[in-house]
Amino acid sequence: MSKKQSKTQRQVQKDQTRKHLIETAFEQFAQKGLTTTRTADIAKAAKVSHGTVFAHFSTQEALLNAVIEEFGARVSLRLHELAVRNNSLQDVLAAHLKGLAEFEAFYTRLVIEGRLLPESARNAFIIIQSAISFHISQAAEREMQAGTIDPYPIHLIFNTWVGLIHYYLANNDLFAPEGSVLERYGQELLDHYMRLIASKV
Amino acid sequence: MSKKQSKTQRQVQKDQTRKHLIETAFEQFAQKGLTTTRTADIAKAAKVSHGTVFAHFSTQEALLNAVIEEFGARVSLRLHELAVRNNSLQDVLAAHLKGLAEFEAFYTRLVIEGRLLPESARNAFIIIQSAISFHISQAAEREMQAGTIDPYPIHLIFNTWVGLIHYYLANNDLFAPEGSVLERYGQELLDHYMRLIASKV
DNA sequence: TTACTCATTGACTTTATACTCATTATATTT
DNA sequence: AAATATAATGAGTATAAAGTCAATGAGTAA
Repeated sequence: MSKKQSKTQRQVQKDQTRKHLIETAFEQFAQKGLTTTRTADIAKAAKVSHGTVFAHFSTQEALLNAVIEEFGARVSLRLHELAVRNNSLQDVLAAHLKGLAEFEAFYTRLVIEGRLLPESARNAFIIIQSAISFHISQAAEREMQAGTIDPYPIHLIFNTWVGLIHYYLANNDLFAPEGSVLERYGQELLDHYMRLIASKV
Repeated sequence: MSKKQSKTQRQVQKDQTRKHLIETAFEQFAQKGLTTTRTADIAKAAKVSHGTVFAHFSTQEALLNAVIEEFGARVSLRLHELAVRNNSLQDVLAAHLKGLAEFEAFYTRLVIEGRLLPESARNAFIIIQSAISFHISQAAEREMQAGTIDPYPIHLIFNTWVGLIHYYLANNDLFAPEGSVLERYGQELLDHYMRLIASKV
């Protein structure tokens, strides 16, 4: 019944290869795109045979799902670290930007290609968004209660903000042809948005 | 030297087929997606042979470009009709929504897949955006001068608005699983946005 | 030490789809 | 009316990329 029994060298090796494939795929996806990266590219970059990819993931889609879930776990953890306390909305949004900036390349690919991914992958992305939404909504409600920002429907508060950020990310080739959109425009977008929703009283 | 010489039956026929292909492709793209619609699908829907597609367009990409340009011409014309006069920003944005609504399915595909298209197609899309931007920016500047909306950098005025609209379009499966996002949310988004930028004085 | 298990390999198979081209039928020209 | 040009056809070709599987060899258990 027990699974205890310390891992054999083989199990360790297999787990390692799997992790290595996810990590390599993550980098390749960020670099070349989620739908355009070929399984053979990933195998090559990971320095394993093409067949090994399919020994670990039954299909390309399964690999993509594993990578997105891994990403979701990382980004959620990071956002939680950055935004647990009862911070101001401005602080939470700043944390949002900071958290995304750490994974900007991959996140941008998700924004650009999200709607073209298999449903399972898209669902994983939506769940990540929900986690983000939760933090932002909470902070926004506190401030509306306090009167420091005007009362708006929460979903519009969130969607306007995310729409703005995604628009810049999705057009990163125009806004920041080389380098990071969030580094270049993050602060400006945050200031602008805070000014928009600031209390008019 | 002259090209005058009234068109022969053959030329008429060829022009017709070409137009018919563009029209059919436009519908198919709107329905099935720009990158996922196959040339064979278009041929079938247009009730011509697969070969005919390539008799009129040297490559798939050339057909896509022709369709986007046709779309650009139509939407620009329509926006011009709707927004030429010195209207308020609210009127211009309403015209923007109305113009887009008439082509919502295709426009949404452009938003969703824009970054995955060949450069020439993406450029055509960017040019359309510029035409839109022009109208909106003009109206916004007038109102900022008049003091009816607060002074913001023009590009942020435009990008926040378009980001919001694109966010709803890009997630139309969540916001309006069946039917039109713009019909369902257009007015709400417009009101929300106008309230955000309204003069705080 | 020997028999067995299994992670890895890479050549091969399969599938999808853009694109070609010899042929056909019809319009145009002489 | 005969000769020619060309729009349309659709079976065929080329290519790319996912996925398969028998062979290999190193780790594990007896």
